[in-house]
Amino acid sequence: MWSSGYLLIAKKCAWALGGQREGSELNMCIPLCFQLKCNMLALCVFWFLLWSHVVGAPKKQLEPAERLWVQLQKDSKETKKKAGKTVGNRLTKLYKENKLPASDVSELLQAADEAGLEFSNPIPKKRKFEPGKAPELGEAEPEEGCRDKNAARSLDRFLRKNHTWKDLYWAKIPMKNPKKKANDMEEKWMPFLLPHEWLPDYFLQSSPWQEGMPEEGSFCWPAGKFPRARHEPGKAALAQIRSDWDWNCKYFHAPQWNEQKGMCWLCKAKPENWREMTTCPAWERQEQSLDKAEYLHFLADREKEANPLFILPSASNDTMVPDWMHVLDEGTGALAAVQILKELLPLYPGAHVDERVSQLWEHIQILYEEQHWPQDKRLKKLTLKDIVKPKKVPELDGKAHEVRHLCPLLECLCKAKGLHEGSVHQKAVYKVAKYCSKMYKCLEEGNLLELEKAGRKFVSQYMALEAEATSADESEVKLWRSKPKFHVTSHILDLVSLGHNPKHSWNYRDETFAGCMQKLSFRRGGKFEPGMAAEKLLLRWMADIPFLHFAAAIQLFQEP
DNA sequence: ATTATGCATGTATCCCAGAG
DNA sequence: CTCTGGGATACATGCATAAT
Repeated sequence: MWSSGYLLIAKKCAWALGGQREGSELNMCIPLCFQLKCNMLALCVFWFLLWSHVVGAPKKQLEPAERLWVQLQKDSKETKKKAGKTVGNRLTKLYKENKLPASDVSELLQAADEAGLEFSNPIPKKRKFEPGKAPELGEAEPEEGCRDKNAARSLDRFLRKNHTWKDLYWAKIPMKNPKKKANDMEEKWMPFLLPHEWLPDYFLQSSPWQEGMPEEGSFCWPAGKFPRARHEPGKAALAQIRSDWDWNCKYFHAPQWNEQKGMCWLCKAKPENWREMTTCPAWERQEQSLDKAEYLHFLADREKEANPLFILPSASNDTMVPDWMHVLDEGTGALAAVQILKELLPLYPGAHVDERVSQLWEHIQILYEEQHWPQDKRLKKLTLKDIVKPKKVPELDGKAHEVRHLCPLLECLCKAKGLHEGSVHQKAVYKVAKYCSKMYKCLEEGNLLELEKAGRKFVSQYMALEAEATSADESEVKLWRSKPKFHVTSHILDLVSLGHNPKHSWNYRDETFAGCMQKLSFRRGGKFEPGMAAEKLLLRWMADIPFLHFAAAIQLFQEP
């Protein structure tokens, strides 16, 4: 009934696919080579004509510069070939990223092909329809019959063929159809990338996903039997669920930051006393911490149900580890950074605020240059809107990892403007910057001892500034106001003091991940089957990110 | 103002015939 | 036998327009 069933059979029979694959590639190669030769020939003829015209005419003496120009043009044949490949790859990538419908991509690829660009083209060469060209039927509808009705299929076949991953594994999964009112479950075929088949290789690769992955060493295969066949039922351990505070509220019914009965899932802090619970020594917080029974009671008190995962003996509220990115980079770190920048702003020359902002931005750029900061770690822009928001706490509008790499520069910025020998308030601001910078530097170096020290000072210094700002001027409460995330920062530092490196549980990937998957799974038509949608998404992703068979290669190298 | 409908466009999948 | 490409049909979705 479901065509996915047929796919399962086809996919299972890897031997049935092997033979034709080479043949089919050959099929694609032959017309390509033929065309390549034709193009080369045409180019040679063209250049011969040009050359004979310029050089063969003795009357006109060539200037050396012109000679050079002619030579450069000759070289550009290679350049053109390369450019053609780039264009072809880029166009195919547009399809892989699901940015254009298949028919548009097909049209573009064919146009590129006609323009003489050489690349491995997923669209067949011979064709009936001509994009953009009106058939002789009539001028009234020039687009009539111009589109390739099978473009989606051609590109789909291309996706299936052109990836280096193992074939997808299909299994029947009971699912609920949201469109049907009845609550009965249907079994649907769903595709999978089996973790044991690709994770070992994946963790041997470096660059593209490094930023989002746990630190090396924190991931390992649980002891036990490694699956030998695709279908062997394996045992797995759920090691980590990644979430932000919002998720914790939604799925684990963690309290929100302003709940009267308690605003922290790790201890008994309440809105009226969380400030004391933040600056106090670690052992005091420890005394007030919630154990699992107390947390379950706390849930019942707030008339919430415990997540079924809490049945597991090891799952409890203290396994919900707060992560560095959400708490520091997108919370306290960014907050401190932007307020320090705001304090610095009046110290820059310039008649107008905008001018001073651009001066400050220049200064940051210089620091980036001095320290040879990689481009992708730098803040992309800094405008007045980022720093000053009328009647609002300013917010730094940057990516989390940009904030992470801006914070270590704060001390330099403050020192350059002489905050460390200014007024009492300025000195206090300098201290926040100093400890913030130090904290981030220690984090990068993995120096946990110093990280905890600097972190504690950062938190207490910030809170002290808040107290000062509140007592000094009622209207200025907006600045240096602390947020409940400082409390969570303290909890992170408690974990650091116990030897937990924040890098092991941080969570840089999930912010962009959901958006990426949404874009990849956008569908433009066709019969809807959950398995089909999932397969399309996986295929696009697999074609876009090449799979490198490191583990197999290493084994081959070691065995003989 | 909201909802139903037609139309255009796009995808999924089947069938078929030809090539190797 | 499998792959390939043409064609047909069913299904999805967005948009403009008509109906309520």
